[in-house]
Amino acid sequence: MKDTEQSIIEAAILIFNEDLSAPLEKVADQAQVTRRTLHRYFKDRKELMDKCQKEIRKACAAAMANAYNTTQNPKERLEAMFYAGLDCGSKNTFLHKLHTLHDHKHQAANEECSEYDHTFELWKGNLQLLLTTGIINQGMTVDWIHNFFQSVVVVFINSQQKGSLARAEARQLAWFSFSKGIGI
Amino acid sequence: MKDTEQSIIEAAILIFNEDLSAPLEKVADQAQVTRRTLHRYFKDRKELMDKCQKEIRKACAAAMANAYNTTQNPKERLEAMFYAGLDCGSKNTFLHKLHTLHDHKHQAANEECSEYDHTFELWKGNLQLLLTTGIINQGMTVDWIHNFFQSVVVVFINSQQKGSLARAEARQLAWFSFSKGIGI
DNA sequence: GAATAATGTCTCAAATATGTGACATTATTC
DNA sequence: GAATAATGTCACATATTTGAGACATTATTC
Repeated sequence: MKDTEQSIIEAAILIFNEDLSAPLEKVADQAQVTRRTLHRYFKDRKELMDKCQKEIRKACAAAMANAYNTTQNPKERLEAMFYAGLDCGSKNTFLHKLHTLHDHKHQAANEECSEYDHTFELWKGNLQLLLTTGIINQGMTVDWIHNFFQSVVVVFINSQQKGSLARAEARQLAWFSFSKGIGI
Repeated sequence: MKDTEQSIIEAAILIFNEDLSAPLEKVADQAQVTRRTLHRYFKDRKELMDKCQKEIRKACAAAMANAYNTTQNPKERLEAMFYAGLDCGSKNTFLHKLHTLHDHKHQAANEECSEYDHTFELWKGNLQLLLTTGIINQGMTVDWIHNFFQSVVVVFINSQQKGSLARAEARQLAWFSFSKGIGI
């Protein structure tokens, strides 16, 4: 039995990632349910949005933690976590987008923001380690690398949507562009 | 005397780039005019959107052509055009976004699409040359590089919006990430 | 297969977004 | 500073989006 609530959330992440103010009907269509059903699961737009964020954090944090634990070596960790991030796809990029919006003021005080920071804590921590030990090019900053990472995920997603590149090939290309792009 | 029409277009590009279905009031606010004034210049949402696309094509195509003509050397051209693209900022990324939307079917027959292709004709042509002569890593494709380019522009824009990185520094970082990322 | 749960259909009221007319106010030009 | 152009304010009609009730239809469970 498929979980309707979950499939609506997945649909919403996909739609909102492209069009933040998209009408809920688009989300319902994407999830192949009626708008009425959507409203049975989510009181209103805000609640749906919140659930999306929670889902993303859960999925990304779990994938990252899992990748983190596959090895002790910081360089290998980087690669494992990179691929984990790729596999999270638009789940990954959506939250990031919300937190880089023009009018968004990022502040650790805000609970949303601190949870966002926490989601990528392990990832950023490992980056910091690679930076201070000089394995990653010195001119880089953690912020730049993190944004760059998110961008490469977008490139990957686009290539998959267009279907012009096989998944495995695209993953390799993505890792190449990312790792070389940060000076490894 | 400032050109109201132009400043509304600039505002719209900024807003729509972040939120495609944003209410026109947001655009008006960003342009520091009332919604009423916006409607005096643009019949409706569609007309505004069309003008945005026209403006982008004009600006990007001009910047690209200009950079193209600074040198004959393909590698130097790549760098010049890259920086030109950076300087076009969100003008650059907005059109690209429209043409990579989930439901967008890209087709040369469509006038919009062919004009889009044309905007980056010189850029893509030069890329192709670098690929066939083996200067750029063989595994790459023109599409991947173009998407990657657009992504790096986004990273650059984000860094500038946050103000955490000086413009000149960010430009250097961007070129490093891009050039290394495509295997130069 | 009866009972229960989930979803769809149709309807409607409220909220929000859109586009325009009428006129006041402010800039600009000569 | 009078004439003109541009913009703002307010009001309004229309269109779209949103959220929920009532009930029919379809799945699921026991």
